[in-house]
Amino acid sequence: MKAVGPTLVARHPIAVVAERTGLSQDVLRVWERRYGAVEPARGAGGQRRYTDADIERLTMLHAVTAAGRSIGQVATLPLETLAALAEEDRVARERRAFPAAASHDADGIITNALAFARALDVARLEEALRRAVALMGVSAFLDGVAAPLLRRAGAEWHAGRMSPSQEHLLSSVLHDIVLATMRSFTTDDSAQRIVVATLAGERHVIGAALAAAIAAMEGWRVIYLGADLPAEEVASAARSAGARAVAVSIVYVDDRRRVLDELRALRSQLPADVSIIAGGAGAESLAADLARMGARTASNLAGWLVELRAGTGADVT
Amino acid sequence: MKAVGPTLVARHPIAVVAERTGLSQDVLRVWERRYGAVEPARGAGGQRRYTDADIERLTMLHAVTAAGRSIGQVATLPLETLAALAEEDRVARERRAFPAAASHDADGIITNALAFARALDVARLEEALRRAVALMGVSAFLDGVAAPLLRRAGAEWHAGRMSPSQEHLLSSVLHDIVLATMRSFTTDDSAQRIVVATLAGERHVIGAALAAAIAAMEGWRVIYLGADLPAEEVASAARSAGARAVAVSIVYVDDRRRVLDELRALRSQLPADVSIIAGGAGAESLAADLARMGARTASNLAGWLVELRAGTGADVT
DNA sequence: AATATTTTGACATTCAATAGACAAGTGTGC
DNA sequence: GCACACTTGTCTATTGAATGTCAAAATATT
Repeated sequence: MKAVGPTLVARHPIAVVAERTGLSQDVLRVWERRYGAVEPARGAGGQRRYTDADIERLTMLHAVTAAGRSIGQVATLPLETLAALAEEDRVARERRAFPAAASHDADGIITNALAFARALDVARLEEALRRAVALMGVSAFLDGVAAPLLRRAGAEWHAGRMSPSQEHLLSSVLHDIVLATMRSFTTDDSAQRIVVATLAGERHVIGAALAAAIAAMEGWRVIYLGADLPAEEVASAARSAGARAVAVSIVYVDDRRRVLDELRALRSQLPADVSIIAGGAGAESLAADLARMGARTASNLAGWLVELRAGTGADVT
Repeated sequence: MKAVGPTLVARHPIAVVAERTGLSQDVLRVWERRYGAVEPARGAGGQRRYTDADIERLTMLHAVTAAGRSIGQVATLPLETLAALAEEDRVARERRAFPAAASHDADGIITNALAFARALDVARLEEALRRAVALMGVSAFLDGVAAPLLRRAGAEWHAGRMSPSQEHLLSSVLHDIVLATMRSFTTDDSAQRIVVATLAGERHVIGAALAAAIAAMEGWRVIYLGADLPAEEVASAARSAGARAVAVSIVYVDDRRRVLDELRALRSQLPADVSIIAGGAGAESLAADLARMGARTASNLAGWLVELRAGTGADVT
């Protein structure tokens, strides 16, 4: 197996640190001299000896300064703050990169999809949705079409303007498309793994599929198990896959205690370093209990994204 | 069990070790004398006799010193620590070669694609680009990645920082992906048709592929013929397909007259209500002549989009 | 005899540290 | 709007340490 991990006493010379951080040796020295960004130990002849923590810190500093912040402002900030800033800048950059999401007509697509579903026209429904994915890109589709479409369909069904069969058809087609999209993201074996499923008693699978697609898009290797699985099954899959996290979607909570028992069973059968992330409408109502047992919750797709990125710590490779 | 195997008592003279490790004999001796890196046994006359373990150790030392660590610091570390360091440095170097490995913004994707192309790593190049298409959507990809990427590659090649083979690899992979994307847009038979090709003498096909993909995205039914076709061929294809328009990409104009002759031939063999749209760098330089013969020009992808929409008259479906 | 290897010391080169200078950029006060 | 100071990355010169290479003489191996 792996060694003990980052040897705490590992002492890296400046050349290695420059290579790893992408900062020039001059910058490393001047950041230390002028701003006290790090304080490496010294070797016998006075050479700097950096620790792994120093490297991590410097990498963060590189990230936030590259994003436009001045080194003088951030040099002495604690590591967590730096990580938060880096994340903030990253999403800002991403937002700037895709301002086009609005240019496509998400509302029109949703309206059309509902109409096709009402007509039980599978072929056209499927084609319209596939086309939308290709046109808009996955993230915009999931965010701007899939999620609202499901909400709309639910509302329509609730109001009696849509039959169960029409609503099921829509979910099932959407599910297939989302999963197919997810599978099209091939990731190499070194990627971190995540298991996505719903626990016993929960048959609404579509939320899990959306979550799986987003995780795949974020570079995770997703093991998608589908719906209605006992906690033991999920835990065993996670263990044998070497997963870093398990995501469960909770939509409908009929019996609060039963659901919580399932979750507790899952927690107890997973290694401590595997995190549990719960999402879906039902998860919100259980948020307090979930937090108490050390599970994280995501109340929507954006929150899910945040949890995904946060959960990996700094050691994403 | 086994008889000889890798003789545990293997005794290699210094010349062999120098050959196998890539270290000079002087270095072998001085590492031993000054840093105690290894302590080979001695033969009757005092010559060093290295074991296989010594060789392995020296190879590791060679690796980590090459990565920037000083021999004095690592010489006496245990073998497993050395292996861990070597591995760390290796992944760090890998990382550095492809800085934006999981990046979601267009710039990062472009940088990465260029790096993959330089490394002639087809698999990763293809995966990165496919992922980008799925992530961003077709139009954002064509506009924000494909076109700038081609420009960058051309510039790099021009500056001698990229070999023809690397540039060709990139074009060819990009071409495949763009075409596959185009084909994934199914259109019904009632859609208007457009023929896309390059004329005889023009072998740069990638511009035509981009144009074809955009047309498909716009709802056209595209008949994509590829590169280097005589005007008669293109015209006959357009006639038999009932195309409303013919798009030709012109990149390189070696003989101005020949190119214009081809275009004139195409014009004369097409029905009057079929428009010709020319795009690409070469088309710009011929813009005046093209206008004179009634062909329209598009100087970039945005312009091409405008022409596509304008050209159909009012009956766009 | 020809070729290898060892030991030792000297030497050259590379690497890293320090301090300071400098240019380009960035804001800031008037 | 403009001069001014400040910020920041880079560059230089110098020093000392670390490291690789070389030469010479002696000994061993083939």
